[in-house]
Amino acid sequence: MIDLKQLRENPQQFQAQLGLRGKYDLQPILDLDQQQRQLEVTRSQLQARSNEIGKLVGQKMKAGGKDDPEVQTWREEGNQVKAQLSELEPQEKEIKEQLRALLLTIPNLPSETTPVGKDEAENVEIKRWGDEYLPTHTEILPHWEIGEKLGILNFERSVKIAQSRFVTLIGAGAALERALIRFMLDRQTAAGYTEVSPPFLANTASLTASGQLPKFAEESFRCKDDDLWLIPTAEVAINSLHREEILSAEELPLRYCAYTPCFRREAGSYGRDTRGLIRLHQFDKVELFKFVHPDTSEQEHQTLLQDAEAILQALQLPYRVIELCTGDLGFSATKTYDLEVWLPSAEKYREISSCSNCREFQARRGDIRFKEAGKKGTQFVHTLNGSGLAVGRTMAAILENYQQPDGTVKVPEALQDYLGREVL
RNA sequence: GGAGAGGUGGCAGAGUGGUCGAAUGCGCUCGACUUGAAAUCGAGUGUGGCGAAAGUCACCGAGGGUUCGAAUCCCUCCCUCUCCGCCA
Repeated sequence: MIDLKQLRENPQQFQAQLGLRGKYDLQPILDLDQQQRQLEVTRSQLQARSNEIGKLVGQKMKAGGKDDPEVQTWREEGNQVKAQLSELEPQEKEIKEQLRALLLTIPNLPSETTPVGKDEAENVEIKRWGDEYLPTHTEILPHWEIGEKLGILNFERSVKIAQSRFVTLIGAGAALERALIRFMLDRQTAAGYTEVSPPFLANTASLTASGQLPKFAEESFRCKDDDLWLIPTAEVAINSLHREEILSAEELPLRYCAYTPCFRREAGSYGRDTRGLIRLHQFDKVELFKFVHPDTSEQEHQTLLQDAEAILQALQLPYRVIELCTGDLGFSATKTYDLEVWLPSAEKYREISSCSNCREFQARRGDIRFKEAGKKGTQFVHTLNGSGLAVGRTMAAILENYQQPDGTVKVPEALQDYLGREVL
């Protein structure tokens, strides 16, 4: 959530920065804010008088002046004040709710360093890695074909169990996934992240805090009877690990990694990536998440990116790093680097990790603050998240990049001990 | 699912209609004493809104009600804990 107080002070600047992302009108928010504050002044004056009357009556009663005519006068005034309040209070509440509802739909402001652009075509490539590991032969089957040939992926039968866009991993496929999860978690915990295994269902407040709700409700699976949603990413769960808490500055940064499945409805993506592991309703991911002091968040963003890259490097998978432009930024992010892995069958780089700094955006929505010893008041933490990595897409990349001319797939060296074999 | 108990400040725990944002203890901060520390003593110590400030308002799980006045009484909901049942 953007900072209402700052918006009030620099509306033009906010409007301009948001304009880099798309079309957003902040005027209704400013108007409601104005109204709300006017009502608040009047209301609190009335409440002050009401409190005063209460005290006066109390004093008189204690002094034994129960039947004092003054008491009767105060009671009448008290009733009048109450009548006025009962008109104002619902008005103010209504306006506050409208205001919050509007604020929740405004995305984060792009950072000062985010490249300006209108859509993904204007994202900026900042690095390529691993050209020497690009496959040299040209007869590479798409991962779903090789996977089905090897009997380790099954899409057809998954439709029986669930529907399309699900996969069942079989034999070495299932083992490969398990090996990847362990490998990633081992690496990330060694890099200083605390492993957590959170609930895979989260409530509305959690999805709202991370920015998933209210705008993207149609993207998540919902358990309607329970105010619970299947998490679309572990980010939702870990963000709420410290929701409504006041941390102490000394315990920052908090760095977490978590393996979870992720559930997405992929509404509106009909016809895109219909085959394979790229776009499923359920996929596994090892997520990195940090709660940090604002002073360190840029630096922590860089190291988060490196920690995600380290997995691709260890697996010797060619990738590139791009920085998203203002028009392609996710709702909660102020700055985002995507890692894209090479998929030879498509001759394309495909997103395998997205590393974002959300600054105070999620912390404000989730009321996650910290206190510095000796300093007055509290500040919002900065939150950062990134995949380290998406497991399904990593499997796809391995099945393609490690495919050999004889139709087998070599197991990346770093995984051989985890899997207990060298070839699939 | 059945029965019961309970939700108060960082924690523990009082408060059952009146000046209570809330006793007391612990913790924490500062100061005194001490060669240093412990112990002891003194002072301070929640969050948020509005306001330049003084200040003022709100918050005792959430929402509503009674009252001049609610942490305290009434209603609804949520959550936690204990026991029983069921179950991985």
